[in-house]
Amino acid sequence: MASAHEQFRDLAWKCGLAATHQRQIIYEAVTATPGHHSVEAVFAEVRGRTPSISLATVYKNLRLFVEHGLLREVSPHSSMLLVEGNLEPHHHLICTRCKAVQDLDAADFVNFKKLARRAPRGFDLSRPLVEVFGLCRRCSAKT
Amino acid sequence: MASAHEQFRDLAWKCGLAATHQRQIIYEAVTATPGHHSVEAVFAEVRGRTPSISLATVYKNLRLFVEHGLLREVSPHSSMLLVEGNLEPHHHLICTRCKAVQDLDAADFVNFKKLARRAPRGFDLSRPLVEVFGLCRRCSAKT
DNA sequence: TCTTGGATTATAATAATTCTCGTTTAAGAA
DNA sequence: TTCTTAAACGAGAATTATTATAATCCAAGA
Repeated sequence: MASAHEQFRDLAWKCGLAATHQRQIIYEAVTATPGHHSVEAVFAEVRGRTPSISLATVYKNLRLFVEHGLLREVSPHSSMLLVEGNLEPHHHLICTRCKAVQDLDAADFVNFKKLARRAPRGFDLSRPLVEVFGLCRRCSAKT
Repeated sequence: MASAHEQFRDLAWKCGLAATHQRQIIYEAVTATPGHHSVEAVFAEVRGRTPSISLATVYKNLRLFVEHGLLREVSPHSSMLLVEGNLEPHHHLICTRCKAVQDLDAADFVNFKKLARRAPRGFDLSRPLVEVFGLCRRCSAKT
């Protein structure tokens, strides 16, 4: 069984990335525990092991790992405030790359009964908003 | 038939908000055209009618309108970068208020065939990510 | 070992958003 | 209508998250 260290070196090699010590511990900080990790949290954890590490390094490598598919980004949407006046129940289709948003008026692709069963008790889904992420044609063409 | 002006005064009154000129034109800038509006776009439009208006006023009132349900926010998620190491296909349940994220491991509430039919041609849904927004128990209790 | 291009660091810069506070205004009361 | 007052506005400063820059540093192949 390969060590975590060796596993990462292997992954990095497959992506053509140098397997530096910093990347190693950033990757491990995210994958060691399940759930969702903020940059601050990763930075705090990583600094415990390598106090000289820079926040910019954490940012850069998290983005790099996401680009190469080693990590996933939670909610890969535009970081700016967007509003809409359409209050009719409808949903959104968002391009992960260019962040363009399109409306999906028919919600028949979501089974809200099943969804409600999956949600934890007390979670209010009375006015649900569903957003689906993918790559728009233009961005998937570029690759 | 009430004018747009009167309609807004009525809406504002129902929410207990003062119907100021600035609010009027901000609201109209968003609702006059369908689709998704950035703060910059709203500001630019609104400044054409009332050059003295402040960007802070636009921000403040857009947030206010969203809080009161007069407008919807597109992607009401945490504005900070979050990553996860779990690469297994799974989805997210996000609290609109506190931005907490939970995993939804079973995707059986989404009919991907129907979804693909709804999406525009060429939109790449080969690795779909679905995020569902609502209010977690704690936040819906506070109201 | 040596070389070299990519990686890291500290710091500066940027961009989006929010806060502060003095001024103005909406809207109910007189 | 005028008065009163809490709320709203405007200008610019402040804050926060993130990215760019430029000088070292190091991983990895020759």
